[in-house]
Order: sequence, then C-alpha cells, then structure tokens
Amino acid sequence: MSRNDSQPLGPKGAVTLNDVAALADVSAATVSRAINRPDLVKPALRARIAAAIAELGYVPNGTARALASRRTKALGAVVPTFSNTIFSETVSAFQNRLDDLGYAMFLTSTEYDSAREIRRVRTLVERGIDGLMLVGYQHDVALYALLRERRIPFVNTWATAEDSPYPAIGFDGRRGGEMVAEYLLSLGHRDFGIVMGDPTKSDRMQSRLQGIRDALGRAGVALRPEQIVFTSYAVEAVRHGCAELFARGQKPTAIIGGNDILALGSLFECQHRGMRVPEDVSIIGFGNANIAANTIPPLSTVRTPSAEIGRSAAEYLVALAEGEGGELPELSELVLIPRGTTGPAPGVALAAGQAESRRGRPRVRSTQD
Amino acid sequence: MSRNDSQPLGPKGAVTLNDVAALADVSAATVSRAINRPDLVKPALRARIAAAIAELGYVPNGTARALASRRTKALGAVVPTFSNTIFSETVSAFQNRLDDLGYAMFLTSTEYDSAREIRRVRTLVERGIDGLMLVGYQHDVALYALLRERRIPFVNTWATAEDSPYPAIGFDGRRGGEMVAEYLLSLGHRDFGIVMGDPTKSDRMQSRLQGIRDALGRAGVALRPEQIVFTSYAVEAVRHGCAELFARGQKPTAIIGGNDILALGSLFECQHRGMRVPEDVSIIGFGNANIAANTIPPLSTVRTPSAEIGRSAAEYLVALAEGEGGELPELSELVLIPRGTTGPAPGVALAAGQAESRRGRPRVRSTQD
DNA sequence: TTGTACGCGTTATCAG
DNA sequence: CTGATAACGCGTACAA
Repeated sequence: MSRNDSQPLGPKGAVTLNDVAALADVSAATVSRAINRPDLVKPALRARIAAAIAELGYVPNGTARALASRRTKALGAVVPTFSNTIFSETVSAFQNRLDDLGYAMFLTSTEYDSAREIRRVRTLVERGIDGLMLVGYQHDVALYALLRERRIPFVNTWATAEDSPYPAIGFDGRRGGEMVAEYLLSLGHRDFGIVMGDPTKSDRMQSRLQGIRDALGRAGVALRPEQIVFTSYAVEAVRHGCAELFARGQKPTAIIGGNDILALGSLFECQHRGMRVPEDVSIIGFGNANIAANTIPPLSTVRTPSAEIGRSAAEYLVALAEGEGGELPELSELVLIPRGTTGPAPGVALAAGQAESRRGRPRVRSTQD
Repeated sequence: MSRNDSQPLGPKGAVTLNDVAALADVSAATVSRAINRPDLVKPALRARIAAAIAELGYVPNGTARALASRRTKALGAVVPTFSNTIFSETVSAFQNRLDDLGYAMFLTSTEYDSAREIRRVRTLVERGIDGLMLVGYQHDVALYALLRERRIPFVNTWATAEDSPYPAIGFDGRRGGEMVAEYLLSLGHRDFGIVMGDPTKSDRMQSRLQGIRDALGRAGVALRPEQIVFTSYAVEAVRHGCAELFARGQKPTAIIGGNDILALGSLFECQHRGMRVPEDVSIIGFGNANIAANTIPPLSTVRTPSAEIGRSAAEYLVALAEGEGGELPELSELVLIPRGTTGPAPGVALAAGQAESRRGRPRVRSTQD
C-alpha cells in the first residue's frame, strides 16, 4: 500500500486523490471539493491540500472523474476532410475555445463518406463526449437517432436554421451562391461555367449551387448541365474538371468555383491554357481561404465567418453540456470580396460604380456590343 | 431499478452491461468477455448475448472501460498549427490509422508556443492518453519529464534519431536543406536569399537552415545574415519577409523557402515585383504541399513522407500502448522534385543532365560567363 | 466455459 | 465546512 514517497512518483501507479488526502490529513472528499468547488473549503485546508498536491505532483484522473461525474468534458468534431484548408479555421477556433473552457476535442474526418461518418460518430459516442460539432446538416438518420437516444448535444455548422430542423451555426449558403452570381451578372457576364464539389456529398455545395441557379434564373439566364462540372477537391482533379468544361465546348466568360480550392484550380487551368484572367475569363471562389488574397491575380471570393463558426459552436455546446440552455449566436454576414480575378465580361464596358482598383493590371475596355 | 424496456432506451440512463446480462440471462462478466475475448465464450451464449446487445442497442461505456482496464485507447497529437496545410497530411494519416486500430485521437495545437504546448499536453495527460505524437524534438524538459513520470509512450515526428535521444519518426531535415542547396548550386546559383520560419520555435527550420549552410559552406559560398529573413507562415507575412530581402539590397538569383508556404509567398512577391521566375530568380520550397505542383510555374520542392510519418507514428504508439515493443519504421527518402520555379542562374548555361522539361516555358540560355 | 467479487479513482449524497 | 459511504460501469483474478 505505502508508496514510494520520492518526488517523481513511486515505481508504479500514479498519485491518487487518496494519497493527497493522506498527506494533507483530510478526507478524499475534501480534496475533491478543494479542487472542484474551492469556495466550499476553508482556506487553511485549501492551502494544505494545495501543498500536498504540489508535493506529490498529483494529476487528477480524468477517466475516473468522468465516470463519477458522468461528464467527460470532451467534445467531438467531425469534419469532411483535413486535406484542404477549408475547415481548418473552424476546427482551430473550436479547439482553442474549448481549451479555454476546459474541454478537449476529439477530431475525426469522414472523407465525405456518410457510412464512415456514422461509424466514427459511434466511436465518439462510445468513447464518451458531452457534445458534437457536425459540418453541414445532411447526415444519416441513424446518426441523428443515435445522438438523440444518447442525449448528446450537437450542432450543425456551415448551415443555418432554415436548412434543417436542428440547431445550426453558420451562414446561408444559398445566399452566398446568389451573391456570387449577382456580382458576375452585374459585370455583364451571361455565359457561366460552374466548378462544383459533389452536391450529393456536400449540402454546402448543394446550397451554393441552388443560390447560383436562383440568381441566374431571376436574370433570365438558364444554366444547362453542360455548364456544370463536379469534381473532388484535389487541385489536379479540379483542373481536369475545369478542362472538361472547355472540352465540352463551353466558352464561359466567368467561372464560379464552389469554394476557393475549386476556383484556384480553375484559375490555374485557365492560365495554363493561356487565357488571361480576368480579361478573357473571370473567376470567383467562395470562402476566402488564406491563399485567395495572394494568388496572381488575387482571387475574388466571398468571406465566410469560418472561425466564428468554430468559436460559437464551442460555446454553444459547452453551454448545453453544462446544463445551461445554449443560445445560437449571430454571426458576421457573408461579404463579397472583389479582387483581381473578376472583371467585366469581354465586350462590356465597366460600369462606373464597379471600378475597383485592380493593382494596375491592364483591363479590357471595349465598347458596348 | 427496472428500466423502461422500449427499444430506444429508457427515459434516463443508458443501457449497461448488466442490462444486457440480465436479458441474455448470463453474468456481466460473460458479456464483457463476449465483447472483448469472444473466443472464450461458447458460441451459443455469444449469439444470445449478441442478440441482447442488438435488442437493447447497448453501447459500451468507454469511460468505465478505461477506468477498469487502465487504458483509454486514445492517443494525443500535438501539432504547431492547423492553419497551414503542412501537418494536415500527417494528422490525417495518423487519425485514419488510429481509427483502423480502434483508437481515437485528441488533437491540439501549440501555435508555436512552448508554454502553451506544455499546458495542452498536461491537459491531455489528465484526460488520459495511451500515447502521444509530438512534432519535432525540441520540447520543454518539463514536458519530457511529465511523459516519463506518467510512463506515457510518445514519439517525436518530423525528426530522426540523430536529432534527439528520444524515439523519432521522420526524416533528416539537415539533409533536406543540403539537397536544396546542392541542387541550386548545380544550377550555377551563388547568390541566395533564404526565407525561413523562426528557428527558435521550429527545430525543423533550424535543421534545414543548417543543412543549407553546410552545403553552401562546402561549396565555398558564405551565407551572410542579410541574406536570411525569418517570418511567420501567413502568406502576407511571408511576402513582406521576402520583400525585406530586396529592401536590404540583396540580389539573389535563387530563393530558398523553409517550406512550401514560405516558397509560395516568395514566389508571389517576386512575381508581384515583375520578376520572372525562374528566368530572373529561382525559387524552391520544401514539403511538396498539394498546391506546389499547381502554382504557375509549378513549384520546385522536396517531397517529404508526411503521411507515412502519421501512419507510422500511429502504429508505433499503438504497439507500445498494447505492450508490444514498437519498432521505429523506415520511411521513404526525401526526394527533390524539380519543377518550373528553378532554372539555371542568369548567365549560366543549362548543363546537359539537368535539362528537365519545363512545360515549354521559355528559358534563358546564355553563354557561360 | 462461466460466475463471483473486488477494484479502478472520482464525484455525490448525506450525516454530522 | 468536513467526513463516511455509496455509486459510476466495466475488467479481471479467482473460484467453480
């Protein structure tokens, strides 16, 4: 029983609450309180206990704590992928906020595979999580059922309340699609090429595409299937996707990427083909990834509150986990950021109001056709 | 006591091992065995238990399991940052391998701050992890002490055994620096600009810089302080760093980026200044990030076994966690990938052996000076 | 092959 | 304000 009292732990087994209690000559219960509810313990004792903790180098056992308290103080986060930079801001903000709140993060990815997603969520649930952050709102019904049964708070992100009956923190993706389309329409574009991710695997892509359709439709511009390609998010694949657009004989004056990666790949492909951007073709993305401002020319895009989403999700879930009724926050609005990859459609004069500076790059200014 | 037997769980509290045992009319111990060591249970019973589990929708309680078995089946991973793509391949591979092995991942980041790192590792240790993946080998002694005291298996990654006395999985960063420098020397370059991350916060940067120094020194090319800038990894910051190089009056014919982000920022900055790459200045990175192959021109770089590192670290740590003596694996070698951003130094003819194709981009071919 | 009984390290409920 | 004592849900010697 008696352990080696040398500073750096005994030969085996860690220092426990009881060891601390013994050294401080109090009961284990009091040590526990001194740690969790210090206000309930007389200062003198508290000090003695603190000393004992320090002397023994006691580290609480989170597992035992979780078993007894029935709360793990860990949240899960499930994102489609780590391999592009899209969700890293959200995850990073989520993690940082959790850390401040005393929670830890189990992070896992689905690779855009819903079977995989439910498996991984199940693992998280077994493991014990007090809440779960999901990306998007389209998830297996079994997933939602599991969460409901186990009474695990969760939140859909990168989506809004309009998208689903579940709590959501994000933005209106459809509106995002509209913004992009309306902007290009205002520049005189009528011939579009759309480079999207698989909408059956990403409700974000679905919403944005819908928004684009809506805006174009209102302007009397139809969108034919040949004008849309779907691709994965590997830059090579995106380039092939964009190339496919041209192979189909499309001659878009503007290409809309479903996100900045898709736009970036399209930009590369166009430039590789010797097209001038934005003189020959305009390109716009979505998300304002950190490279976007630094491509050549800089990529026009829409800024999304990615970090806010992560931070808010953390706060919301922790509030629920602690029994307080979490409130869904207001986030920053989407804002379109016109940069160097978009310009007036060839043959269309630039309207006065849209004469943003473009770093002195030459611009086509022909007469109205 | 008696719970509601309706399919989707009773009103409160989850289904436990005892519930399953009761329904299957066996002892809890047998159910436990049926789950963990099925071979020890007679098939008939096993089937009955399986049926009971299915009927009740039993999900094991990982917390209780961890407390009893003294193993959490969770590993920690600590990376410097999520915000650039550098470590995502490693983390992704680590996570995926862990998932296959039945382990979960606690992921956290340090933002290149060692105080933060030790705090976060301490949190992970409290929480209970069976092993820990660290990036690099330079860590607070208190961190190593903590890990040793708690007997937590760990591994340094992106480093080799030569770098530290601790187990390491990665590559020789110094050799990487040498490769890059030797390659540029072979192209006739003698005037270099180096764009690095803070070597006091990243042993990777330190090693690579040392390798560059070594190779240059052997070739009789000195490296003066004015030729080196240190910057953070935000593209904007990198561009400023690169600009600083020119502001100091440097006229490098080749710029070496400490990683692909640093090279990318430098590429943008040079192009922004109207310099032709590689005709006026060559640029090379390190890491072969996924954008590298797709910049214009494509970025020359060195391929690192990033995913292998993550996968191997997972296997190594799990082996240790399960009591098997983990063996440090052999990884793929570094390989230099010459692409479009590097060419012969201005005024130097391209040697025959190095006439790699460069996608038909015009090339300077002047006479030997 | 299966069951009994105890322990894992805390928290939480009640007395005192 | 503090101390017993009983959970928390499962793993695992040990016995049968």
